[in-house]
Amino acid sequence: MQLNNIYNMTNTRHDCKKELRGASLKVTPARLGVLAALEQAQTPLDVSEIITYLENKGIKADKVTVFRIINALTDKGLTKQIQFNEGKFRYEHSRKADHHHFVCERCGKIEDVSNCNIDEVEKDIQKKGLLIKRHSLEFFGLCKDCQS
Amino acid sequence: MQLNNIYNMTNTRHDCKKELRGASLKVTPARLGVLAALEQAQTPLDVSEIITYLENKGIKADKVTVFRIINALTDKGLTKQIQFNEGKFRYEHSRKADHHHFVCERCGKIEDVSNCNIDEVEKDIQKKGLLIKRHSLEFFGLCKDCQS
DNA sequence: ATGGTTGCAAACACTTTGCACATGA
DNA sequence: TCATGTGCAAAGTGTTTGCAACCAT
Repeated sequence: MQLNNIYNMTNTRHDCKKELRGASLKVTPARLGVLAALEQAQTPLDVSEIITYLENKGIKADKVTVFRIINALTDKGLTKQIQFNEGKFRYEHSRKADHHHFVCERCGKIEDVSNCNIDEVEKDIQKKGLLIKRHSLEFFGLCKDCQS
Repeated sequence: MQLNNIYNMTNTRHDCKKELRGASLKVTPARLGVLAALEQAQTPLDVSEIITYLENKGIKADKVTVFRIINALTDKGLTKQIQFNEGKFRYEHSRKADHHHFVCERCGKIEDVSNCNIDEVEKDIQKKGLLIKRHSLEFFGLCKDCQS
């Protein structure tokens, strides 16, 4: 398992480098770290969470730098910016963005929700002449632990 | 038509008063104005837009006051707070909240989208033990005018 | 070598808080 | 009258910008 872990890490770092180069962004420790953070996260991260991740990995990066990095990544389409009515942005890797989220209104926990089928709805809307490029769908309520 | 308009306005003011009293909130010009703004708006409004509406109606209200008012209204369930990835909140009257929105990524125009059917999806999710109280669904893309 | 990247300070936008004064019931 | 609502100033978040120093290619 140890070996397996190391292998995965290496793989991830390699992929991240490829992703950055593909977007004509220079490869830097901070960028690799941000990309890895979003790659490994179970839920969308906000900037503070990304910075915490970087710190734990021994990567020092200013908050401003992280903002600039995620903006660049989002511009290039590598990551996606989303909001859960918290008054701040969260980010997730585009490769993970084909699902939706459930947000617990009490504890703030975020859970993934499997891909849903709103293609028909989209088709209906497109008839009005609107060109839909993406949608965001989030559910709010109480998670298992917070219902008691 | 003129008469009809006046009649509607009066009606609206009357309804707003009832709504406020029902929520045990005192009736004040600013509160009536905010409620009327959201009542008559075609799309969800942000705080600046609400203030502009109030100014046009001759109602003077500080930005802070408007924030406090919409927070009170939202706490009481009279209004709903939503976000379109703009980095700020928008608000709409709860009575109008049974639909979704299309946001043009180029000109920012917001259009209503008729009620969609995601009840099945919700049922599916509830099976996991999550209690869904509400959801938010927004579509992003290019409106008719911005596709050229 | 050099253009893209970063850190730091400062600015900005949106939202909240504290407190004295004003107002609705 | 008296709890509640409001205005103003100030502070709190989250995010962006300017500029000099730094570093990846």
